[in-house]
Amino acid sequence: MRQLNDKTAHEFDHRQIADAAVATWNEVKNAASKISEADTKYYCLCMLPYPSGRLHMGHVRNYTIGDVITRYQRMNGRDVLQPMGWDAFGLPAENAAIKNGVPPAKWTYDNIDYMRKQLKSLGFAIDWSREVATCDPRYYRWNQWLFLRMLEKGIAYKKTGTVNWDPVDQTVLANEQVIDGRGWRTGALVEKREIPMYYLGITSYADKLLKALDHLPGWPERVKIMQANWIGKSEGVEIHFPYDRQSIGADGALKVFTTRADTLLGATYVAVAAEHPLAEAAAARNPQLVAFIDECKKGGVTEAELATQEKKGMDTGLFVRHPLTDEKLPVWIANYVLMGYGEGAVMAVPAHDQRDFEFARKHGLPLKVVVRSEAGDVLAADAMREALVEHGIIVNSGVYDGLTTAQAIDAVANELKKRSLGEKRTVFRLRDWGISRQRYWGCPIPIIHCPGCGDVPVPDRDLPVVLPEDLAPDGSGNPLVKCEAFVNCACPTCGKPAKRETDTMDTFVDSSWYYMRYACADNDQAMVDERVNQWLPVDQYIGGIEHAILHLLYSRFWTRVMHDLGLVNFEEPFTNLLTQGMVLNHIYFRKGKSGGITYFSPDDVTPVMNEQGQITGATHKADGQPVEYGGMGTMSKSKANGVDPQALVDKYGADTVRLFMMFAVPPEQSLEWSEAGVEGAHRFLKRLWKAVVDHVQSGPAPKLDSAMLNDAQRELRRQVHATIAKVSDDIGRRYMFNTAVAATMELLNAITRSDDASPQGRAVLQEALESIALLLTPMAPHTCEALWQMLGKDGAIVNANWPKPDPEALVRDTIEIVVQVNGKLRGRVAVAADADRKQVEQAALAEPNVQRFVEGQTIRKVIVVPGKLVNLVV
RNA sequence: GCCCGGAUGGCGGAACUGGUAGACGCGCGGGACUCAAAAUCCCGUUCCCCCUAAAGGAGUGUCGGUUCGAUUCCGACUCCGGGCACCA
Repeated sequence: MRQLNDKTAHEFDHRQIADAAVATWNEVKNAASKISEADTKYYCLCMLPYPSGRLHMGHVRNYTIGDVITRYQRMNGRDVLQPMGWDAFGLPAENAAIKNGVPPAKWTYDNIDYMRKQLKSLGFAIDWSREVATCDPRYYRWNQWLFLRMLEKGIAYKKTGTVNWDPVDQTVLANEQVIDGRGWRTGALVEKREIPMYYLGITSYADKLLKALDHLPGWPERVKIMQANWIGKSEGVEIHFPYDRQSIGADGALKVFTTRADTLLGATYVAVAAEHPLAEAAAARNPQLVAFIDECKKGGVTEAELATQEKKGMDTGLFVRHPLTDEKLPVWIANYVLMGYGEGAVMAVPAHDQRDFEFARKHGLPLKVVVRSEAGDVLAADAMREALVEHGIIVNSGVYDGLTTAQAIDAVANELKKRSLGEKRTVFRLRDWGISRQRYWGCPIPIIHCPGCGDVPVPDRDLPVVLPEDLAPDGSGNPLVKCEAFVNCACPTCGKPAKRETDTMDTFVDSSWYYMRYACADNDQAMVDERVNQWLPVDQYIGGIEHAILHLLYSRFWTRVMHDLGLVNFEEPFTNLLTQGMVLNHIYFRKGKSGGITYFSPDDVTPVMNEQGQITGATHKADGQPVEYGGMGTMSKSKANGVDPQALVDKYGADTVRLFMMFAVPPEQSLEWSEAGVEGAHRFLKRLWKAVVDHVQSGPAPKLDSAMLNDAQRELRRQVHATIAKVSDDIGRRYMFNTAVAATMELLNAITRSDDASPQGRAVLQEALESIALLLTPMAPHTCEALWQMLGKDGAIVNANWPKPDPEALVRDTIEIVVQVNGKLRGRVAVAADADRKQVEQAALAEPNVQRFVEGQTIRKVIVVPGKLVNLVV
């Protein structure tokens, strides 16, 4: 054990305390993870950071939560694995390269080195021997290897997909790089473009991924609801509208999917996406349609943009036939119909679908009412102000009249099936996972394009396909395309010259299985080995709520694929999930003339407020010119609103920063960043330090004899053990670290108030101080290590056993009961802890203030909540 | 636009299963110590009424409901945050 020097023993010097603690932990190897018996393993995992440059407060929050749980579980006897790694591929490294000309690899590795140092300075018990960086070929070769397995199984496949195209930079843009429909650097109007891409068939796992949510009791309800809605299972009917041969000039049928087949007789037109084959066929004969289709291709591809854009449409002049009535229905092109969803076509029922209603009114298309609400009359189509969307009774539909919505769906589906013009189908909102990225800084997709053999998978023996690390992107396209040493290769099948695929993988691939690799990071022969089945599934996963859907769903999918390939023996990767709320800060920005956006740090602007004290804008400190206010948002490098914790760590020490973070707010809530309160956390540690110094100055405390205690000593001891019970529950079950800290603060307040120098008084105090040190070790491990030593204890506190409350110490003789009259608080009475209902009732009625309110009234009812309150209803 | 959350004193938050609203901390006010300041310690601190206290009244984003009793449950709404498939 490293001893503190004399000066430190009196003053709270966070640097010396930290140095001594770290030396002690290195001696006892506190962070090392080893497997002993299977039932004591505990895998505590935090989402790995993107190495953006410096830690921000969101990281500190995330990793402190993980470390608190890790240290708590260790003190409870578990063999804990807490690893760390780097989500090291991605767009910011390319942006930094464009800005500074530094290759993404160097920028990334420098950031990792700096951030690793920062994490170490915060005192997290991380097993660094397992560190993984996803940009390391020893890691990403296994992305490539599994991708090839998925190709073999047909889970990975190639098809076209839509991307944002910047016509000026001649490059594909990420959704984040499209602002108000324009490229962020060029300001050019972005276009949609169809290109070939590789996809992973997550939709074939949709049902399993949905059903398994019911067997994840350790996941937050809100995350499970979001995932279920995202997967979006819906039962409906696929309906075929035969082509009208006269106008289309070909046989065939237009397929649509609908959940409201009961309204089929109300369909008055059909709408197809701009990219639909029927649209293209019609455009071949009509230049106006060509122009309209081009118009539809403007703008970005996000669902939010598509859902809020102005609804536009144009008649193709083509017709299809109604499958039941053979009526001619016009085919329209509509920009709200998406090629990527379902069949890229919808049947339109303006009377019973709000979007169709608005579209029909705008373009003068007819309405047919075919449903009435159960209580109401049949509405007149001309008088309708909005669509009647709810289920009801079918009307104006011949043989289906009088049926309910549910009955009519069945009847229509049966009839369509009889005519071979459709049938019931289950569809999912979930789409297959497109993983191709036209970017440099990512994992190369292991495919070779041969003029003779086509797309040839890279043989396993040639893995990894190594990404050259010395390229620097310039903003126009992927530099890999121009890197001949990378592109040119021999076809593995025929040996003739061929070209490598230059697309790289989505970075969500990297983060879909990194947590398995920690268990076997040293294995260079296989993706995973038996150690993965020993450590996994992860017992506790901790990360931001922003990952509730994509990352967590992809990881669940990837795990199932590996399970089905026989690589792992579990199907779900994360048993318990804690979704941390975001750390928010103000966002300030300026829009450039061409549409680009520049963000400014809140430190560099002076906010302008209105009379209500709300921020409406700001001026830049350097140039005095106005800056726009963008509200509160997640701390991130790209929005320039991250706060580097380093200054606080330097000033107050890691323990103060950790303690403050845990005390400020419960983990699931979002946190609007403010430094107010850091001083308070620091003051608390100093007060605790002083209490221990004062106590040990009078020499060792005598042995505690609980039979010898007076009332005050018994009461303090009761509070000590009540605090142990509360903190254990708050950390171990509730994950309410803020109230755990508050409870130790209350205990310290009680200790400071009691001034008992008697032998048993000092014995109680010794027990109290030892307990506080143990209870605070997960949050403030450095300080508690020193306190432990000062209190004369052997060994490292981080390896000590978590305290258990003594049931005898918790016993109370009397309790306070609250008395209400008509639900309003009118008094309190003390009763014996074992008093029965009648005694409690009598004590309540005897209370003078209660009598004032009861006098002259009849008591109609008496409600007694044992141990809590009495309510007299008069 | 759609899906998921949230809103409690001057501020961060507590109240765990429908039972004392405001624990704990910050800030602020007053006092002690000091030549003085910092640090530290003590007292007070939801609002209204009131010299003060006791007692009382109001009060958990807004409006309405269920209940002996609602921050907690139900309905409608407002604002804020997260996600929307190429930010990670």
